[in-house]
Order: sequence, then structure tokens, then C-alpha cells
Amino acid sequence: MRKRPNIKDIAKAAGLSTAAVSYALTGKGRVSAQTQEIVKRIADEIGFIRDDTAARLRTGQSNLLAAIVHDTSNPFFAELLSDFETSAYEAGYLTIVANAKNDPIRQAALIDAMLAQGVAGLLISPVNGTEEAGMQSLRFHGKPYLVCVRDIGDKQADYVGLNDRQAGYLAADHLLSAGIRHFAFVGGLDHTKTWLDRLDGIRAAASDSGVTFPDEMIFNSAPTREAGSQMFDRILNSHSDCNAAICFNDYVALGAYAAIHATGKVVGQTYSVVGFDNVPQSASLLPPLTTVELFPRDIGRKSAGLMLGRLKNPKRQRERLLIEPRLIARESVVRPRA
Amino acid sequence: MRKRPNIKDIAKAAGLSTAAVSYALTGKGRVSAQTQEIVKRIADEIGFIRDDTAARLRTGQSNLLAAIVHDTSNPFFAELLSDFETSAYEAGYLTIVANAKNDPIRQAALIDAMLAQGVAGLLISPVNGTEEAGMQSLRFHGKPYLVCVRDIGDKQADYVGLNDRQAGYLAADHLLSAGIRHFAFVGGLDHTKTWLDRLDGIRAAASDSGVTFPDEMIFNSAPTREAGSQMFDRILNSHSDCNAAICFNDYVALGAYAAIHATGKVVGQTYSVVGFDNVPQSASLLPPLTTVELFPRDIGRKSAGLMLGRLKNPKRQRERLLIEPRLIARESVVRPRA
DNA sequence: CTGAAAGCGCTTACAG
DNA sequence: CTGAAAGCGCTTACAG
Repeated sequence: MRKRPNIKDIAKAAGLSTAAVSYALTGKGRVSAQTQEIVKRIADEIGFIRDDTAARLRTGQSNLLAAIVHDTSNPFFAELLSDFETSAYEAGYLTIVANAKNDPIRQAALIDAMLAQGVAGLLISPVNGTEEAGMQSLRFHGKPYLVCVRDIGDKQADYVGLNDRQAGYLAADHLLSAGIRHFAFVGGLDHTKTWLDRLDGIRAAASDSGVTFPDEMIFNSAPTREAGSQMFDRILNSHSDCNAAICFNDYVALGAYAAIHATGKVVGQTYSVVGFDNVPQSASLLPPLTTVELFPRDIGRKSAGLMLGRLKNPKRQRERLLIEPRLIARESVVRPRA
Repeated sequence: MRKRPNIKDIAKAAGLSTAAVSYALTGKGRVSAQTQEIVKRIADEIGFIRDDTAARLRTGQSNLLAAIVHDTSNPFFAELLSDFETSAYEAGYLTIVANAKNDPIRQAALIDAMLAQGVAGLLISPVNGTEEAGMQSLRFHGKPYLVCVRDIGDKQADYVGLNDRQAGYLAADHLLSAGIRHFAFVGGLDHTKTWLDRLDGIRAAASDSGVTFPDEMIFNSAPTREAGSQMFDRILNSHSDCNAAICFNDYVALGAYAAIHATGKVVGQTYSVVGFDNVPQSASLLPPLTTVELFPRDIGRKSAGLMLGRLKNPKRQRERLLIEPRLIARESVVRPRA
């Protein structure tokens, strides 16, 4: 590997000091237009690429951001991160991403690893069960960080999330408005804030329609297609009078479709299903799935915006942003025959 | 933001030199077990986190990897990158990811930005049309890089991709084995190597079955559900005798389902469809989609493996790895009535 | 087993 | 407008 060209090489070739070269390159004035011209030309010629880490060491300014989420391949996070990265890059930052894999130990190690890189700031969607204490390393180092998606009630950090309660409300209200008063809430883990908030919204919608949503219609499962399908096999069996369900996400709804059709009931005709997420495939199902869209890209973009704002102005007041979900009415919900 | 603790602080607290502290922390021997003990305790107490960038400046060793792909939110790349990151992290590396957005300018800028960070190596799935010249910056700096998914015929770089020709062969052979001799190849852009390779495989399979695959049955479109659906509207109209199609990916197949059902034909009964990718939803479609699985996670993991190997041994011979696709036979392909 | 010192590649206060 | 020099936080050859 050949030696990497540095400002000393440029200085030598241009017959200048490294100081002059640095000024010319960063464009901090103090150098004639002609000198700047020459320096830039030479830099190009010898393939000079500034060592950002050396600059960071000197200035204390980093152009690196960190992002830690449960699973970067989960479409929700993949979209969130993609827009976060794009916004960050447009502002001159690169993004280190990492999978915490729902492991608090790994998450803590990752936070410290990011700190070791001297990132300017950190975006984190904390693993379930993370307490504020999980952020102590970040706090101790006074590193700006932003919590997203999973609220841990951190009073110091910016937060960008989605209005899960409203999402639950929209789903339930849509069924209730169609005259469906008996439905299940299927999938999701009962110790996550997202799940609790959605349930809360469902109960609120029911209450607003003058009905009570009974605990026995709550069915937890992993938020996957397989788990959803299995859970529905049981529900269809044990609650054959129930012909509607709110699924924790579109994957669970996908499992529901399979299980429901296996019993001879038909989604959109004799059974109603609502999901959350609006994954691209939801529109192509037969029938197209009614679902609550959550806009992860907005979360990514707004998170980047808030982060960048805080880096510019570190004592800016803490902000809290909730992205509003939207119901996408399609054909998986049917008004029951009178 | 409080001053970040450094080895000088530890040295002062321990009454040692910074050299001793460094040796104790990196565990390079040269220091008594007791001293090491003391240093580590103090480091913990004062919340010391090593500045990796300063270390890198001195040692020239970076624990940062870069990954540039077209779109990190595309599920194929999201899965690839997720496994790449996990493998890299397990070996002590963090990964900076970035979206090239099919823009050669942006891609070049990103490469230089990664170089400026002093990454140890770079993974890239080049934007369509990238020539070897697009890698010149990496070559000039002697930076180890690995090309994945999109082969640009780079003779110097490691390559990990998928056997697209074989993927095309499997799809076509599956139709042919079911006795289907007349089918279309729909979706995908004709200037991409992936598309060309799949077509090549389709032709080879046809040839092996003693039939010719005619150019008029090739229909290009963006590889999306919407474009696929529109293209199928036309094909079903203009080629009503054709009752089978290989779709460039599962999204196009999704579009196909919608368009086909709109004409009264039924996938899996009077029309056969094969896709590529095996996205999670494919199994939940009605009927479940027969598709060719491509294993992006394997590409990510193997890429990380090769990259890490090269970092250990920079003069290791160039490697080329092709992940073998696998046909997932489900219910969207039907043998035509005699 | 330990310390004093140089140096990685930058930026920037200081001096001219 | 320009240069000589210090210093960011580490690691490591050199000396003891």
C-alpha cells in the first residue's frame, strides 16, 4: 500500500508551508486566490484526500454520526436508516450503523464503540427494556443523542417516534365505524411500549364508540408471519364467532390471511383484517390489506434534522416529535351483514 | 460538554507515564499484572473510552469498514448489509453505510469520503454502468475493496455475487419441466448485468429443452410492482395465448398477480408465475409464489469474511465467490392441460 | 518493569 | 499574505 499523500507533500510541491496548504484547502481565507488555486491543483494531481480523523483530533469536530437499532434489515428500520443517512450525508455527515439485536450488553458495547470513534452524535432505537441508565455512557460524555421509535422516557434526549396510541385508535375506529364491535388484537409482545400504546388506542376507540374491548380478545405472539398464522389457527378455532382482527403488523396480517383462508372464511367478505406498517406488499394481497401507515422514512429524516440542529446549537431545548400515522383503507375490512 | 478523559488523566491518577497506561490498556505486556489491574480500574472509574481515531492516526490501523450500495432500504441490500455488519462487528469492526442512489457522482464522492475517514476496507455494490475507472480512487490509495452483487469485471478486487445465470436457468427450467414451452420474461432493465445473466440462463434452459426463447417475449420495465403490473396489462392483452411468465423479481410478480387476476385468469390454475428473491411475503400470496431464492445474507457474510481475510493478509490472492440460488417451488406454477 | 520523547496528519494561535 | 510551532490523544521505538 503506497504512502498516502498528505498536506506536507502538497506543501513541498508548492513550496509552501503546511499551514498555507491547510488554509488553502479549508478555504479559511488568509491565503491569496492564486495560492489556493495552485494548492488545489496539486492536491488533485497527487490524489490527496484529507484525513478527516486527523482533522477531528485537532478540531474536535467529527463528521461521523452513529445509528444503533435492533435490526437494520427490518424494513421499518431499513427505511428509517436510509432516509437518516441521506439527510445526514446531505449535511456532510457519514453514518455508522449497527445492529443491537435486542441485546442490552451488545447495545452498551456498541454505544462505547461509537464513542470511541468520536462520532458527533448518536441515533438510537433502544432495545426493549432499556432504562435511562443504558444511556449513561452517552450522558457522561456529553454526547448528543436522539432516541427514536422506542420511548424510554429519557428527559434529556430528543425523541422522534410515532404516535402508536393514535395508530391503534385509527385501526380500531375503522372497524367500529364499519359496524364491527367484536374483534381481536393479535400479535406483538406485551412488554413493549409500542404494543401497549396501540392497545391503549384500541381501548380508547372502543370506549368512544361505547363498547368495551375485553382482555380475552388480546393475543400476544412474536410479530412475525409464522407466529401470526399459528396464533390465528387457535383463535379461529376457539373464537369462531369473532370475524375481525387488528394485527400488530402487516406480517402478522399476512399470517392471518393464510390461516383464515384455510378455514374457509374469506378476508374482505366474511372476515375483516387491519394491519400496521403498510409494507409494499400489502397493496398486492388479495384482497388488498387495510393498514395503518407509519412513515418510518419521516422518522429517519426528522431525526436527522433534529440531530443536525442540536449539533449546531447544543443547548437548544429538548424536542419531542411524534409522526402521525394514517389509515390506508383498502378491501380487507367488510361491514357485517345486518 | 465535559472534557473527555484520556490516558494522561489515567497516568496522573495512577502516578504512571502515559506509555505505561497505554501498554496496560492494550495488554501488550511490558507492564506488571498489578499495574495493569490498577490502570484498568482507574480507567473504568473515570469513564475512559479510548479514542480510536487517535490510535488509528498513530498505528495506521483502522477498525472501520465502509459499505456503499445503491439503496440501503432495498430489502435485498438491507439483509446483505445487516449480515455484513454483524460479521464485521464480531471481528471488531464498525461499518459506515451509505446510499449511492444509482448516481456515479455520488458514488465517487462517497468513496472519497470513506477514504477520508481512513476506513480499513470498503464493500461496494457499484451503481449500474460503473467501469473499473470508478474504483480508481480506491486503487490509487491501495485500499482493499470488495465488489459485490454487481460485477464490473474488476480483475483486482475480490467479488461476491450471486449466480444470476443459474438463477435464470432454474426459473426457466422449472417452467419447462412443467411442460410450459411458451412464456415471457418480464421486468428488469436490459442494461444491467443481473438482467442479462438471468436472460442468458433462461435461454440456456430453453435450449437444453430443445426450444428457442424468442426475443419478442422479453419485456423490460422498472423492477417494481407498479411497473410490473402495467407491463402485464399490456402483455395479457397483446399475447393472450401466453400463460406463463418469469418475473424479474418478486415485486414484479406481485404486480403480475394483480394484472392477471383482473383479466379473469388465475395464477396457479390458468397462468404460471415465477419470481426471484423470495421476499417474506411471497409465501403468503394466494397462491404462494414459486420463486428463486438468492440469499443476500450469505453475500453479506461471505463478503465480510473475504474482506477480513484480506485485511489480515493483504497479498492474498483475489477471490471470486458466487452464491448459488435455489428454486422454491410453491403453487404459482401449473402444468397446462394436455 | 518503567519513563521521556517522537510522531501519525491535520488546524490554528502566534509572530512576522 | 505567509511560516514556524504547538498540540489533539494515542502508540511505540529507544533508553534506562
